[in-house]
Amino acid sequence: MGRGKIEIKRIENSSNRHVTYSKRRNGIMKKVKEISVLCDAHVSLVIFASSGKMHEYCSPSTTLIKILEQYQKASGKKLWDAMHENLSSEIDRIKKENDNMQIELRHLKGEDITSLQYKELIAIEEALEIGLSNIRNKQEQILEEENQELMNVLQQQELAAMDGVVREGQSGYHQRQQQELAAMDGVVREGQSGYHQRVREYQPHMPFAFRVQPIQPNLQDRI
Amino acid sequence: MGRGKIEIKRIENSSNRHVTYSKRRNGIMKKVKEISVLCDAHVSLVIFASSGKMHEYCSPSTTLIKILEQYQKASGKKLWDAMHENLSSEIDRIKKENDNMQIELRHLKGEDITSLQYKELIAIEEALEIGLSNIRNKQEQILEEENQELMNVLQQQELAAMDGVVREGQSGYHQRQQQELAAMDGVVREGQSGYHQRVREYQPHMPFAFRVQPIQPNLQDRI
DNA sequence: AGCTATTTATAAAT
DNA sequence: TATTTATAAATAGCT
Repeated sequence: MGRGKIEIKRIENSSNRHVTYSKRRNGIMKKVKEISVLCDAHVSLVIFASSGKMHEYCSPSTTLIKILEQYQKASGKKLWDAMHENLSSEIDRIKKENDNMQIELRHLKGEDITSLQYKELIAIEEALEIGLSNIRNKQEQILEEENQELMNVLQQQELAAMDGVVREGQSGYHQRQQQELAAMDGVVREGQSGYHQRVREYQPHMPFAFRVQPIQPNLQDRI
Repeated sequence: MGRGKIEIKRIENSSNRHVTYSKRRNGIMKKVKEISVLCDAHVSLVIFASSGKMHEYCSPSTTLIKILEQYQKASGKKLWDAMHENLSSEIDRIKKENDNMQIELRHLKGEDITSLQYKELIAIEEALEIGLSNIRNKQEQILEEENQELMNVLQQQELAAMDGVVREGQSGYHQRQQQELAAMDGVVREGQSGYHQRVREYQPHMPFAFRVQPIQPNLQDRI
């Protein structure tokens, strides 16, 4: 493409060679940028003139380093050496582990399950049931502990009142309150399953003391 | 240079993009070879299609490694260190992701939950309930499909029998079986809760068709 | 994967 | 060295 056709062999005339180098290098750079944009390609071009002067291009979405990492994976050639190989294989191993966990997580959350077999679904269901059971037991335990603490606090206040530090009227109030709480605790303990749901539903109707206690100011946030 | 001028921006039509990629990649490869020969240039070109497929060119007089060594000298950038850092940081990133998933997985399975707050437990419980619901819906869907298939098969056999292809006795057997299945299916549809538990217990004794109905599967756990 | 009307790149001239 | 121009080459849109 020019005034005349040229043979593809080294241009002996040095001046011509350099001019052609400049022009063609620019042409290639342009083409390489274009293919990056047009086709989502990742390109790395490094080009040295015979003079030693370097020009490079790298797609905006990536870096030479990334290209080289991809290169190694794609070609299987090790540009760096053994130590690097170690790192690469560790990455692969961990990535695989990651992928497997990702899948398991999704399955437990009921996602990406369209292709699962019935057997697999049963297994997941069992895992979920165990998980749910453990979680609910723990919830129950926490609520019980908090309740116990509340009782202790009230008991202490009661003792203090009996020592005459607190007025008679207030002492009576506390006693009533404590009895009420103890009764409710018993009721709750009777239930076996569905406990939490009920607790959460009943809350709005419960006496104030059951939801809040002086020592645990953040209890109401939990429920 | 073509039947029409094109704008240099991503080609949205996937087929066109791939064709253009091939054509232009070939063009660039050719140009790169030519400049190497014409002008004694040392060129390295690595190009990845968006699909991940790689193509490369390296001037015959050199190697990618040599080009990269020259690159380091010319640019002052340390590729080896950068690559190493890159890999290390990627390992760290993935490992962290791994750890988080590990924890989440354990929590969903109800393990390692002693230190969880009540709020967190509630969140996990909800995730598990959603997962369980999704899983059971899928189970149900599968069973229904299997049931439908069975019915179809039986119906076909029945038709074949009516055509006189099958002996009289066998035809009668199939008819009875089909009626039985249809009846049972109706019975089961009446039920409301406790579906899964019952189904799995009964399974060994029941005809296949009895295992399937489209009802609220997770009701018993919620109550 | 080929064809060709056009656009684009560039060799030679300026 | 940069610009212009005639021509070769690349390629976009079609089959």
